[in-house]
Amino acid sequence: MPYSAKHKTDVRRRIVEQARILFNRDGFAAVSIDQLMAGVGLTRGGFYNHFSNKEELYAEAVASFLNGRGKAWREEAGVDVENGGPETVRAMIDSYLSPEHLKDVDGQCPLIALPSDVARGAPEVRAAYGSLLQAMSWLFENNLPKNHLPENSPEKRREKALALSALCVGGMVLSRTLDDAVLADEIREAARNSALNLLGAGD
Amino acid sequence: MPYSAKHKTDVRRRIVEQARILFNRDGFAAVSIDQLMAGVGLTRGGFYNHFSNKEELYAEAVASFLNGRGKAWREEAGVDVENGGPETVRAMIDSYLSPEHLKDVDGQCPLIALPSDVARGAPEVRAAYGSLLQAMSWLFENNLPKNHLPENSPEKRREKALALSALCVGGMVLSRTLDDAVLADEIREAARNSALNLLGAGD
DNA sequence: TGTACATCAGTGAACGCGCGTTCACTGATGTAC
DNA sequence: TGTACATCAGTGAACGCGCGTTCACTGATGTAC
Repeated sequence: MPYSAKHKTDVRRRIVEQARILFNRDGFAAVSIDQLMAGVGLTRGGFYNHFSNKEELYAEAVASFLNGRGKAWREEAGVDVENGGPETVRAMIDSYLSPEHLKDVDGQCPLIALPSDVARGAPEVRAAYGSLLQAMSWLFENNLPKNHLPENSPEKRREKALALSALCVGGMVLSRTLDDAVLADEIREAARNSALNLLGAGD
Repeated sequence: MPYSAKHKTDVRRRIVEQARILFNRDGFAAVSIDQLMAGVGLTRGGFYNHFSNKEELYAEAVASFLNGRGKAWREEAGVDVENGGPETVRAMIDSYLSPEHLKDVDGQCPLIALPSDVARGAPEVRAAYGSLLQAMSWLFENNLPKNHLPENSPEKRREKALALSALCVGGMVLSRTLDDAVLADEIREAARNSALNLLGAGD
């Protein structure tokens, strides 16, 4: 068998990685197969040895964030996914709504870069986007303070987790879209402070 | 002078109106000049009697929301823009994060429908998007409770106004992108409750 | 009131372009002997 | 160890398509007389 199985897997992974970066930067439609494959050091025709069409890659690129770039990013930020408690949530918010994340266009969370793109995409991409959001929300929900105060009931924790997700993504989406860098940073910071306050409210 | 000045103004307005609807529905790139002009009852070539290119229309369509569809919508919702006080903010949040707004794809606020589209658009569109956001945030800021409690200082009011904007837009953006209608509605409702709580916190 | 005219909004064929995808071909690689 | 071979990842020209934009033309309309 020519070319090891590993070779094919590796190339496929590099295509997905490059796609995640380019889609984050320019959106799905604006990235051409030519440009994508050139970024991997290959030519256009080879793409179809790995994917049956561009939409299939889109779903995979979005899904790849959680255990790829996103994982590395959580580790840097000291976000302990399992059983971390409120400090984990705090670290997550702090780092998601950080100036560094705002600057990192290529490496950012796809929830921020692609919502309107995805909303009009194929069901597969939408499913991938949904899974990413659920993972984020689950991380919040599972690590919020658990005690017998009424504001920490399971229902309230879930509501808080979803609101925190909306605040994290919404703050970054608006911040990214604005031309005015000062206002952009003000929004990011306001969202961060409010999210941290909301988190602290149930201690 | 053939055709009254009013005729031209009217046609232009109809194009902008149709564009706002179609961009909300399908995004900027996916709407063709053909489709747009057909929606107004005209043919493609005529477009360039009114606009010099498609990007110019984009900026105008986004900007048109504030005093067009958005104004009608604020009036229905009982949002008094000037000097309304906290009740105005409450009405705004309640209506922005309502199931009706979520269902109204065509008439929705462009801040929700187009963030990733706009972020990669021409400076003119980005400026229009920024103005819309500033108008929203200003409405919040100007009508939040004013008293001498430290949590109602001008700085805190501004921060709260920006966070409320992020929560409103973020909640709707995520809700719109999700396939799972139950989860979508849960997020919308969580964002609404949290925004209303945040508003009430300084009474 | 009626008519000739000038204007310019609207028409639709045509152009150029870039894209996603296909396909016949090439050549690098692992295997069999 | 060396060599012939089979496989299939990679190549790049070509295709078909839809788009934004242009442009020579048409015809509806307000005005001048």
